[in-house]
Amino acid sequence: MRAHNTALLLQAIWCEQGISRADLARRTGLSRATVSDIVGGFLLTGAVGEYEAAPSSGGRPPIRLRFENGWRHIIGVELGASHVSGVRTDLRGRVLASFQHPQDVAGNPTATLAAIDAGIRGLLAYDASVPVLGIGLGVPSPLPISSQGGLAHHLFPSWQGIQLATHLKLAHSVPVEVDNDANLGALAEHWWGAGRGFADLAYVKVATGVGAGILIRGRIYKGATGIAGEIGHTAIDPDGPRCRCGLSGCLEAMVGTAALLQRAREQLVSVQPLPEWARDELTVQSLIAAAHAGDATARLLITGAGQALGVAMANLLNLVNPGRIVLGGHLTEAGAMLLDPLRTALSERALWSSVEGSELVISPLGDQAVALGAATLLLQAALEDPQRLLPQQPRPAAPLVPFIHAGHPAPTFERSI
Amino acid sequence: MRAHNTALLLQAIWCEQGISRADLARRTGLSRATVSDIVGGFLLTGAVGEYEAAPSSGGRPPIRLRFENGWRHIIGVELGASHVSGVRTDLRGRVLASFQHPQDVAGNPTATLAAIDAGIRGLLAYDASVPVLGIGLGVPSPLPISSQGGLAHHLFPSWQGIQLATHLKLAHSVPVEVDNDANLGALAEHWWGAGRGFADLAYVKVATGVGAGILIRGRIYKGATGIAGEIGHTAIDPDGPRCRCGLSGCLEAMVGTAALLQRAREQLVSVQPLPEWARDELTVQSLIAAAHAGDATARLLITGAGQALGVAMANLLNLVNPGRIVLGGHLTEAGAMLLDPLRTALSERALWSSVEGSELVISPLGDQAVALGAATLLLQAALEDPQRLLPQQPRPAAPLVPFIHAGHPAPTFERSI
DNA sequence: TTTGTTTGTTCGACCGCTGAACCAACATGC
DNA sequence: GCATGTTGGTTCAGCGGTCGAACAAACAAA
Repeated sequence: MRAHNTALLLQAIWCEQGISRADLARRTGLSRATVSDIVGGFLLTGAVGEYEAAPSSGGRPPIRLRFENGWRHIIGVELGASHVSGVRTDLRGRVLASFQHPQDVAGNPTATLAAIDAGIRGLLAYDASVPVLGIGLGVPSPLPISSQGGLAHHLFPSWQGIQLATHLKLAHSVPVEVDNDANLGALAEHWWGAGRGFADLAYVKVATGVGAGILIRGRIYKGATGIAGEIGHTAIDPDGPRCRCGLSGCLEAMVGTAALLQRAREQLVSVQPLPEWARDELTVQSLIAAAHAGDATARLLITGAGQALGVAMANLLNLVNPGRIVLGGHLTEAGAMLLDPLRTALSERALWSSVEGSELVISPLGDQAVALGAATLLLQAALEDPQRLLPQQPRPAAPLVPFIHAGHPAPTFERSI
Repeated sequence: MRAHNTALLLQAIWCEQGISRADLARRTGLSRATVSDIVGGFLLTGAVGEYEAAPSSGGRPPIRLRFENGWRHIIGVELGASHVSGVRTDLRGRVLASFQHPQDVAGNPTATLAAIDAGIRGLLAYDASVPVLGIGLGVPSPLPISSQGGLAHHLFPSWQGIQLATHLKLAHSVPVEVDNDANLGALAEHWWGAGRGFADLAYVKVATGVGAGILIRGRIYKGATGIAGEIGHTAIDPDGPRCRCGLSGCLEAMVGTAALLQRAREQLVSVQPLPEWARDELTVQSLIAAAHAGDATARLLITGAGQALGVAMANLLNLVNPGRIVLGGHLTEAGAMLLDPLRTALSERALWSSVEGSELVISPLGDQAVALGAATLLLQAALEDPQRLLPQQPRPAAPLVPFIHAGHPAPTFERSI
């Protein structure tokens, strides 16, 4: 009960910067006495401070309480297909420091781990005076419950047996949380980006892999076995190219980075002379630049990708009905060239009431979304369980024994407290 | 706090028929004193009774507590496309009485309402000595939040302006809950059928309409605008027949009852002589019977439907990753003839890890699933908020004012208490 | 200066849970 | 039959936590 009210007040202070005790009491339904008591604890720890008084509305001026955003920091790390990056943020998702490092992730686990550790050490050293709440990590792989936190075998064969979370926890002595990159993108957009205010939302990341992160009631939804949101393997064209997952005509095999560049190369074979943009190594960025410059081949590839994405997202809209879909990944830099055919395909394939109730926007967080979401994982946990944030008193071990349904195999009740 | 513990104990007693106070204390983590106190209240109301003592395990024999399943009853009503039906159940989902009545629902709202009211009156009269908790109603229409509980205009134009819930509440003076039929099917399967033990599950109903009900963490998931689970409008064949929703090649336009029978008629035009089963009015049942009897045309239609369903369900698996998919509606009576091509399509179109982690089963509840789920809606509410179940003491009005995010547009926190 | 309003704190009261003690009802061993 | 041990349920004092009321603080308005 005390724990619950403590979390409630901390969240309220976090949300409403500069709220007074009296307003807190009104908003939470608690009495002013209780609010004063609990807030007093916050002031002692330093997590919350007192502003100057706000203007009076006819009586004693209220003392504005301030969540101390810089009281703790958080580290978020993104493991990409070809890079590792990381950020150090304050408790309001503001990036204070960051690193980015190209890296052959799938091929060289040892070097990758070294790069991550070096990056984290750098972020830790950035400001040793502020403790770090923990490290969040986003990985470009589904994380089935059965895999115990390891990367998927078929995508990262050489990573077999490596326990990322355990490694980071031991190496840096702070709490560590790991999740899928698209899930973290969704979380980041919900807290800091285009998803604010939408409890049910989806984030679709189009990069080397194509995946969706689904937020339901403001929380990452993982599904029964932990792999929900695998939009990348929606069947778009049964006669399409073979996908690395073993199926054919998957969305990822048509709009993923590798597939897109492969298609570009195939199309360019018959083009003579080879356009200038295609003489260097092909990248999604160069493809987009060429399309913006008017190159017909590049344009067609991107509008085609938009169409394919639209077909897959129509299913997402119909089935999950998110309040908003946020689109991330480098391909989104194509802008309207991608979005227009996408929206057309959407409106042709999804129920109008679903399309109407939803919005499709491009991620404002860009390529920091995943790392930011990784950090947010720890912020969310800390605000829901202030014990994580406030100075550690030894918690009484919860004596709760989980239900065992000996009799009627009963439905699931959510058990709070 | 007291309310929470009361609900916790009531749920535990409901789940574990015949549990003792001491076991309750161990299972819930509460003290035996508190358990005795709260259980005492249950005994006074009559919601819980005491069995004979159970065999001793060396000490004083425990008194087994029994949830009184027959203490209150619930009424669940299904509004179908061409019928209305209803059940009266006890608090363990056992059907005590039922009615079924053919009815042109879309065409004649007045007669339909009269039929529902008559059916409910019959169920109420079945046993006047046991109070009814309330009435649940399942409707064959999505219920967008914007529609305020009314049926969809484009499916039920003549129902415009009719407030079903309000009507039932006024007519029968009990609490009323309304939800989509597929959602209720999912709920029923979770509590009483093939979905027991699966917190994340989907129920797909193939009838006049085709819809999915999605349960997430044991609760009906409605999406941002209330229409999640619209699997019926997955695009299967862009060149396919036009659907009543305005799109083309929807699943519903290929495997819905009307579409299936229409296709049967088209195929039969070229068959001479007309097979015996096709001479009377076509129904899904007669089609299935013919297929089982070996008729090639009927067989092909059903396997085709299975394939189409498989394609759509592959998306469901990949995106939502339910622990189990339960299949309902009359078409399921085709059994393996439907399931085999469905499973084949699934394995060709869905990620293996998704298929592997999930099971596809046919609804054991059959055509009572929706009405049963409607009743379950009230049972679930009562077990989560025992105030609904126990004799009504005037509840103190909750003084909680909802958060208004005046400052930072913050993420959503779930607020319990 | 007076009056009224709003904020924040203090304090007694009360609600609800807990642990320990106690009684009740059995099994076991002699 | 009796003593002992064990387990179940109840009673009761104690305590953590919240609340309402009273009060002081700090302002605006008249």
